[in-house]
Amino acid sequence: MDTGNRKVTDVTQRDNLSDNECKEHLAVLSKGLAHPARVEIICKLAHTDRETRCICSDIVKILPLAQSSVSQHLKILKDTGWIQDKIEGTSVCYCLREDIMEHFGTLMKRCIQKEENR
Amino acid sequence: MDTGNRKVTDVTQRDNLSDNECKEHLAVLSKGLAHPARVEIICKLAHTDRETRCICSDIVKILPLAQSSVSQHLKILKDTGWIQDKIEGTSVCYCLREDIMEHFGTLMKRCIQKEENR
DNA sequence: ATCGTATATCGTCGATGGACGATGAATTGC
DNA sequence: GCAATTCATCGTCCATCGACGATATACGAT
Repeated sequence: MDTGNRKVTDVTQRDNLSDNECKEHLAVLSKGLAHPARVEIICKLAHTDRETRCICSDIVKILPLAQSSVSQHLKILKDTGWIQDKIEGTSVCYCLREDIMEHFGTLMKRCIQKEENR
Repeated sequence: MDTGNRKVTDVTQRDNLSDNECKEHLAVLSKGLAHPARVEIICKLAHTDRETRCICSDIVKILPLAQSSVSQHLKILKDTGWIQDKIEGTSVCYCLREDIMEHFGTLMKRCIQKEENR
């Protein structure tokens, strides 16, 4: 049982994961969502299309947290594979990783979906 | 932002949640899944139909953890709304809460589903 | 009553999470 | 060059997690 803090950015959305990799990865993605502030951030990004820039300071505005705290949450979301960033001048533009929602759903299904016929 | 450790057992699967309640609840459920051992437990329970008893010691067997540690993980899963238990003689029988998977999916959709038309 | 089995809880310990303010680093504009 | 802006990182502090062994509790069997 790997309890460590592995970064899975390099694994996210890769196909052909073993059952154990799926479970580990699902745990990591869940950890990313395991704080209301991070849910809020993901929600915000999900409702921002890619043409509309969503920069860090926009996110700071909608959360009752210090800028450094928000930056930490963004780092966790990046490390757990939820988001990616792009530097634009003096700002950093965040967005959801492509297909991450579908990927999460797939992992849920593969790991946990009920199988009535057992 | 409520950072506390609220138990949501009483809220799980209730309808008519506000947006904020949804986000909080999604965070709590995600926290429940945020450990490989707990994903493993949920997986096991998902693959056990309700007629087949799944008692605590069955779960202890499939995890490389001490009995007390497993018991703690089960408590977390219960507190976060994933599972319920039933005492049967000297054993405790665990199973997924009814429709919890669908509930989780619904929360994900309500909180996070991409809306391309914004 | 006593014993054995199954499970939860307690106490401890080290690691991690999450908050903040302060500081550092990169870029823009003057 | 210098100031302002934007963001990340550092250091600190306290709370929580996650592991374990030890112990408590509840029950069934003898």
